[in-house]
Amino acid sequence: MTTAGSRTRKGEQTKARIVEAALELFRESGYDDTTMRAVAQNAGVSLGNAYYYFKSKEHLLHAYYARIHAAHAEAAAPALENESDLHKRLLGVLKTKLEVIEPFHRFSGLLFRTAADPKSPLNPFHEDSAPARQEGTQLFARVLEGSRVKIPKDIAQKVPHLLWVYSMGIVLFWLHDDSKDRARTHALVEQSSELVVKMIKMLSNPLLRPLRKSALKLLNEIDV
Amino acid sequence: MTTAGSRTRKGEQTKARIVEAALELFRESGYDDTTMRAVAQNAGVSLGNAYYYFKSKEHLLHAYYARIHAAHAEAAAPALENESDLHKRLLGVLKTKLEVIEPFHRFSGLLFRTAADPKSPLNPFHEDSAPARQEGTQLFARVLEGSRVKIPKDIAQKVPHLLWVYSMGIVLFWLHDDSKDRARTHALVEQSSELVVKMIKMLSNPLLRPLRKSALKLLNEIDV
DNA sequence: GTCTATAACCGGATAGAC
DNA sequence: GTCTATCCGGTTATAGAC
Repeated sequence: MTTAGSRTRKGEQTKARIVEAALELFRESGYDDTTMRAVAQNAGVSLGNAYYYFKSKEHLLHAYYARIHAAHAEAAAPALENESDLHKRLLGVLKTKLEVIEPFHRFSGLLFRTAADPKSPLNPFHEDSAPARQEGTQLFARVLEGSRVKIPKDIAQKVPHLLWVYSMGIVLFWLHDDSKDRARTHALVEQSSELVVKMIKMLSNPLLRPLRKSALKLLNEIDV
Repeated sequence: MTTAGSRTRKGEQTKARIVEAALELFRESGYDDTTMRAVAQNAGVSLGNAYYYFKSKEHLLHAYYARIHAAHAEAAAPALENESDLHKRLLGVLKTKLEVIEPFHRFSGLLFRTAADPKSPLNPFHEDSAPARQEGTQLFARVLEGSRVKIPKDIAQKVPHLLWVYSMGIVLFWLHDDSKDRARTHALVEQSSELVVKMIKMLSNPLLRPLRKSALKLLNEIDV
């Protein structure tokens, strides 16, 4: 037990060293220009050893993802405390997201290029990304819970995940945004969040019931 | 002149041979499993020679892309003749799209990898794709025109482009869809198109005016 | 069973001779 | 325009150490 424990601990340390080395190199030179050999050397391990801990180079990017998410979760927390207005809550979360990811924009081409590849483990819809997806969804569940907006029962369960997908759309837009100070994305966030909140509040309106039912049927059929 | 002409002709022939070889191999084994060496051999040229004509493996895909585009424009036309129901028109266009792209599903990894890269000319939102984007938008403008649905003036101009973006979303979903016979995407198309048509028809409803105005403001601010 | 290293493979891409 | 030879880096096979 002690042996197994220390061994495991040692393994974790090695793994951590590799991640650190990778992140540093990514930050310095971007993804493409960072070789696995350099990562291994920087971490003081052999190339094969790096592959023992990480199935592929892309898997190292998950560490990156995880950091961004952790940083975001932390940065977003204040925006969720002592605030019950749904729009402000949502806006707070989205704005902090933009703040957190901004430093990575210059590498976005390299970093996120594969993110849309269905086979890439970086893809947020990929199986390997399930934890990240779930955490993101939970964050938006919190956004909703803290507000006092009522959502029809039939669709309530779907909304957090839909909000997460919406936020992924924002990020996609951001990737393409080269406007000064990312002005277009900020406009998108402000305007679209308002729109989204309006829609959520309308969800209970009887007039929209057929629309809601259609949407629900859609979501169920495509298994989202 | 004759010499230069024949030289050019020879070059074009070689280039064409390489493209044909590539497309055949892509069709057989998919993009990833097709090596440049195999393409070169299949075309009866050396590896280096293949690279003389195509800067990279990805560049070979442009040929493919062009084919898909032309095929859809042609295939969609019949669906728009003698039909005035908006839902049926929209559904027809989307279904033919799925039919046309189906054989290429195995390429999806690469297609989207490049298509999502903000810097890739294959990206549908990229500057270089303006013609394709415009054609797509026009196609959906025709879808609307041929129906007798009335759309509020303020937003009428935006709707065709929004429908095109919507269709890009469908394609994105399709890329990730590994269900049998692409059942999930077909469900998505059928359900979402119904939903979209419902929304379009509701656009004139006074209740939704504030929502419409918000949406309009959003579209103007992000310059879509 | 956990960990680490070395050597090799493979395929995209390039250099330079002809 | 075409080739051969080579580079380069992601990935894998495998042997052995703890």
